[in-house]
Parts: sequence; C-alpha cells; structure tokens
Amino acid sequence: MSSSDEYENTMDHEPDVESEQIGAKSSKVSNERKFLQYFQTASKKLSDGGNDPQVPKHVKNVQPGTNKKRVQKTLTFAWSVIRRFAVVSERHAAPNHKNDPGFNLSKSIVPINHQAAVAAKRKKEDNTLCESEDTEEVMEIENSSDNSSSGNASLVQVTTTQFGSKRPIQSTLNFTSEENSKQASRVCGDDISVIYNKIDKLLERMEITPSENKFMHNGETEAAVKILKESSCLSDIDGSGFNFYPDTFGGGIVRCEACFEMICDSSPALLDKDLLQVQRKMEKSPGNTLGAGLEHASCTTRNGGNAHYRAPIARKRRRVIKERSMDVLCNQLKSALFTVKIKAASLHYENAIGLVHSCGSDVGNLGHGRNQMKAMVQAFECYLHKRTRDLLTTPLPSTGLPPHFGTTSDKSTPIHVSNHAIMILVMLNGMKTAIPVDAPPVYSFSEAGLKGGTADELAEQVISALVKTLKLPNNSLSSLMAHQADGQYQSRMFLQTLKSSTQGDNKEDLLAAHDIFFVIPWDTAHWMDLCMVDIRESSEFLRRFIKRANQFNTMYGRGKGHAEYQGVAKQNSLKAHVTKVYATTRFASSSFSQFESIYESYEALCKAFSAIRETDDEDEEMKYMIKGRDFCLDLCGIIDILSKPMEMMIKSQSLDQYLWSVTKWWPKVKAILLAMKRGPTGQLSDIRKVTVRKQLFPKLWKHYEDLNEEDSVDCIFRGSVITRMDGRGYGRTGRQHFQKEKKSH
DNA sequence: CAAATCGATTCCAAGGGCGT
DNA sequence: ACGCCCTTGGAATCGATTTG
Repeated sequence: MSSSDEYENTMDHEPDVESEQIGAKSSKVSNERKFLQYFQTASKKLSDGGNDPQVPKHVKNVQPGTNKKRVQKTLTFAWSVIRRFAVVSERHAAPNHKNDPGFNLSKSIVPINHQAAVAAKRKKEDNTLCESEDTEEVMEIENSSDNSSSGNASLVQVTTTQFGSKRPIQSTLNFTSEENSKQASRVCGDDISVIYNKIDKLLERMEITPSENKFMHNGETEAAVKILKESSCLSDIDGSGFNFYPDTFGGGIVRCEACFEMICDSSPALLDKDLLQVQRKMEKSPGNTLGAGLEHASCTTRNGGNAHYRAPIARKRRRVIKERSMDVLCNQLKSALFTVKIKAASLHYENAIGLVHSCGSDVGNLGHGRNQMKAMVQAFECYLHKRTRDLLTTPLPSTGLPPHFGTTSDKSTPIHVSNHAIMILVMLNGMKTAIPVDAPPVYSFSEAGLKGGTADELAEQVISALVKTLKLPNNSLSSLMAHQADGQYQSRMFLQTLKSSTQGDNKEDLLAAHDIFFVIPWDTAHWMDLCMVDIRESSEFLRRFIKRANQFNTMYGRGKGHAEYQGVAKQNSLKAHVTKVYATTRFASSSFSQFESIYESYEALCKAFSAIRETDDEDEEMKYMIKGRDFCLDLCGIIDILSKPMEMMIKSQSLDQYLWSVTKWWPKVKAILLAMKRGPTGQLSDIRKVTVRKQLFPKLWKHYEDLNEEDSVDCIFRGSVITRMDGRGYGRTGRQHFQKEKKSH
C-alpha cells in the first residue's frame, strides 16, 4: 500500500482468526491459474450477493481424490460385502486387542481394492514381517494460534509409542509401485478376510475409544461412528465425516476427512499429486509401507487423541479462512474492476485497496501491489472471452443455430503505438451490442523488416482475434457475416483474406470482388466526414469562416477571457455557451456544435468584446472579424444549410441506427439541399433585395430583416455592420459606411 | 537446518503529457 | 521552456517455501 500510514489506525478491527496471509497466497498453482479458478466463484458471488452454496464444493474440487460419484457407483457392492463379514469378525477383534492401548482409529484407512490388497498381502507374507511399524511418526498440525508471527501451520513430527501387540495390527500393504499393483491384480485369494477384520476393528475401536478418551468424546465423532456402523454401502457414509478417496486403480481408501484435509492443507505440495503419490510423499523412507503411510493420513487417537480432536477445529478454522479468502478476493477484484472502470493505471489499484480498507472492508494482507492487478485483469479478460464465446456458440432457441455476427475494426494511435481495435457486433437479448475482443499492435519489427498494416495482415489480425484470442471453434467462423470498417479496409485483399479464412474460397465470389452474403460496409459516419473534409478544404469561404469563428474560443475559451465573457453575460442576463474550437482532426459533426453555440451566445460574446476588448482603432482587425454583418449572415446560413447533413451524420454515428437507413435519409437531405441551392431568390449582388424562405432557412429568415437594417445597432446580433467596398476586402464598419453615405448625400 | 528459490512489495528513475 | 504529475519498468528487499 502506497499510503499505509493513513490507514494504520484502522488495523484494530483486523480479525484475529489466524495470521496466515490471506489474499493472493502463493502455492504450486500458478498465480494466474489460481485467479482463474477463483474468479468464477468470485464473480458469481459478486453477482448474487455472496449466497453461493457452491463455494465449498468448488474449493473442494481443487483437492484431488474427492471424486466420490464414480466410487459410489462402482464400489457399493464391495462395501456391502465387507459389512456382511463385519458381524463375523466382531468376535475376533474383542479378544485380540483388549489389552492393546495403541490400537486406534488409525485403522480407519482401509484399502478396498480387494484383489490388489490380497495379492499384496500374499507377497508380503512371503517376505519377513515388516517391523518398521513399531516406531512411527505421526504428522500433526502444530497449534499455531500462539505464534502468530509466522502464522503458517507447520508440520512437526511426533514419535509415538509402540503398539502393545507384536504382530502388525494393520496389515500393511506393499503396493507402492505400479508393478506391484499390476501383479497383485492378477492374484485372487481368500485372504481378503484380513481386510474385513481391519474394518471390524475400526468400528469396534471407534465405539470403545470415546469412553476411554476425553478428546474423542465429542458429538461429531460419535455421530460419525453411528453413521459408519449403520452404513450398508459406501454411499451411506456420506456425511459421517469419513470419505472415500478413489485411487487410480479403481479402488480407494476410506479416510477421516478432517484429518486428511489437515494433512493436505499443511502441505500444499500434496494437492497436485494423486493418491499414491501423496502416499509416497508422506512416507519417510523407501522401506516404509503404504499402510504405514496411510495411517498418517488417517484419523488417529494417538497422542491421547489430540490429533483427531484438533482436526475438526483446524477444519473449522480452515473454513473461516476460506470464507475470509473469498471476501478478501471479492474486495480485491472489486478494487481491480473499479480501477479498470475509471480507466486509471494499475497503480491506482493500490489506492483503491487503501480506500476499501479504510472503509472497514477486509482486503487481506497480501495482493495489494499493482503487479497483482495484471493477473486479475487477465482473469477478467479470460472470463469475458469465455462469456463471448459462449454467446457465439450457443444455438438460439428460435433458429437452433448459433447467432450470426459481424466484426468491426479500426486503427488507432493513442501515443506512439498503433493498435488495431477489433470488436464483435452481435444481437444480445434483442439489443445490438458491440463486444471488444482485442487490440493487437499493428506494426511489428522482425528480422524480415517492418511488418503490418497491409490489408491482408489486418484481415489476419481480425481472424486471429476470433480464433486465438476468443478461441472460437472453426465452425463458428462461418457465422461471421460482415465486417464494418472505414476506407482502408475497402480493398479487395482484405475482403478476400477475411472471407477465405472464415467461409472458404469461392472463386466466383472472388472474381466478382464482392459477395452479397459477405459484405464489408463502410461506416457511414466516416464516409460523410470525408465529404465534409473535402468541402472544407476546397472552400476558401468555409476556411475563412472557421478561422473567424475560432476567434471566440481564442479570446473567451479559458482563463481571464472566460471569466470576463461569463461575467458580462451574467450582468446582462444573457445566454453564454462555452466557446468551442473547430477541430479539423475531429468529426465535422462534433465541430458543428461550435457554430450553434456561437449562434446561441453571440450577443453575449459581442457584448463582452465591446465592453472590454474593443478599441476605437478603426484598423483593429478583430472587430471586423467577429462583429461583421457578413459573419452573422454566414453564420445563420451555414447553420441552416449544414444542419440537415449534420443531423444525418450524427444519427449515422449512433449504434442504434441501421447502417442502411442512410439510403432512405439521403434523398430527403439531398432534396432539401437542392431546394436551398435554388433560393434565396432575388438579386444576390444586393443583399438587401434578397428574400429568404422561412422553411428552408429558418435562422437566416429570422434575423434577415434585422441584419438588413441600415442602422443595425438595435438588432439582436448587435454587431456593427460591415460592407464590402470596391472588392478590396473589409473596409469600415457598416455604420460608419452609412454615416458617410448619408453625409455625402 | 541452511541455502536456494520464488513471489510480493517498495523504491527509484526515466519518459511523456499537460498546464503555466 | 519549465515544472509537476502520472505511468511504467527494473532493481532491491523482504518474507515464505522448497530443497538438499
């Protein structure tokens, strides 16, 4: 956090649940992958207010070996067989282990791949009995609530006492290698009863132990035992706290969930490994057996039952941490989204985190740097692409086909690098929607030289955005119907490349250079803007007029001039629009508003000029430029003439107008323009004898009489009238001129 | 248990935009 | 032209985890 001092006093309400670092915690899973994993849940949580019952399931899915469904189907039979033997074996367990203080719930782990187990056992009997069990090491979670500085639960090894019985209580099965298990699966025998005995012992001990062990005397374990006893098949143990973990050989292991989770959580490296790999990992020496390893992952009553007693506590703690992690992640993702929305640099992600924290929300204690935002933005992007992909590949209910769509693209150079912005145009819930896809850099430099910018390369970029970025399947490309772009894309090469990549080559179409079913329409607005540029550049009249109109912005656009303009307008209670500049690089339609705002506030502008800036100097250019009668006439005329084309241009820019509507608009506009060309009627050489039609030139008509007044002092425009003298440009003001004429008469 | 490695964070500096 | 601010990449540092 860049300004941590500011927020330090709010640290009091930091929950004291644990001291583990919450946030973008690192593990074997890469940062980006983890964000992607979390993002779906997080985004769902964002959307439906956090009441997502799927969350624990999802988190669980990250762990291996929890695929219960498959097992419940295949091994229901096996479990029922085991249960049948249970009654018989009860007699065995009671006398054999009565005086066995070490006998415990660690036997809850029972391999039930029977054939493999039997074979392994047979093989084991050939060898000598394994003595390595006498001293065992139990992995145990250190209670980390007191040493919160490091915070992370660490594994410590505890040497446990020896079993009372000499013979191995749990038949340790030696199929740690794939070869052994393959060999084992070929052998079948009746020693399987040994396995059943283990389960009997387990059940028996679980029943006995609670009375002997205060730690085991909690409702959860008792309930688990009850469920386990009443189970007749594997699916019944659901909810008992024990779970079936399948292995890769079709068998599996019944484990105490809480204890196993505790082990796995404390050693994240185990998460990426499968069952046997976990086993090997947990074995300390190669000589150790699978059974011994399993025991470590089991629920155990050793150490006075402490381990199992702690496991549910640790589990609850983990769940609290997980929930907090989701909260934290949501807050962090919200901050990142906010930063994106305000179009700020990722540095401001840090500021957003600071703000969120200062508002009392939990932001964790990791993942606050701007570098973290990169991964989040990538996750956003991937998610958006997925949503777009789903939209484009899901068949519509009406047609049974995926929706047709179009693309549009344009180049842009914000600073130095030109980017090719590519968007998809598609109907979404009945609304025309433009979805951004990608913006690859146009030009690249390689050993072959400068590359990019040609028509076919641009077309390839469009295709690449669809195929590589969006990962659309190839058959979806045939739904691409059109590409909308400006002049540079109207080349045959672009169409050809795009069409052959999406819909395959069709020579007839290519020869005709167009295909009515695959079109590249030109953006109407761009086309009209080019017309406007042509008109502007070819007309000295317009250029001069724009130069004169820009004077207002120069004078009153900002600073002192702006204040004096606004002040004068307020004093005289006049309308005062903010002046604008006619930007030649921008669309003519956006610059057209300049003329309108001048028209609206011309009186205020002139008043401000007359009041403060105007001098008595007859040669002052400015007063003729902005207060001339010809300027007023031109202003009204230009607004009248251009208003219709500009209206059309603005309409054609909006997304909710169909491109081809312009074909209906243009004849009307053209008719109006032609009618304007015919009138004003009268002798144009003498402006005072020209009549203006109200319908065609509303503004000009409105002010024409005023502007024709010989003494125009009181006209609305309040400009000094300037007449043209002897074709030598602007002479004196109109008033001076008429005064002179009057004198001479 | 120490070294190595990895990841997150912070500090620093260069470069560009923009207002004065 | 100058200075301030923003952005961004890289180096340094710190802490946690893994490995030998």
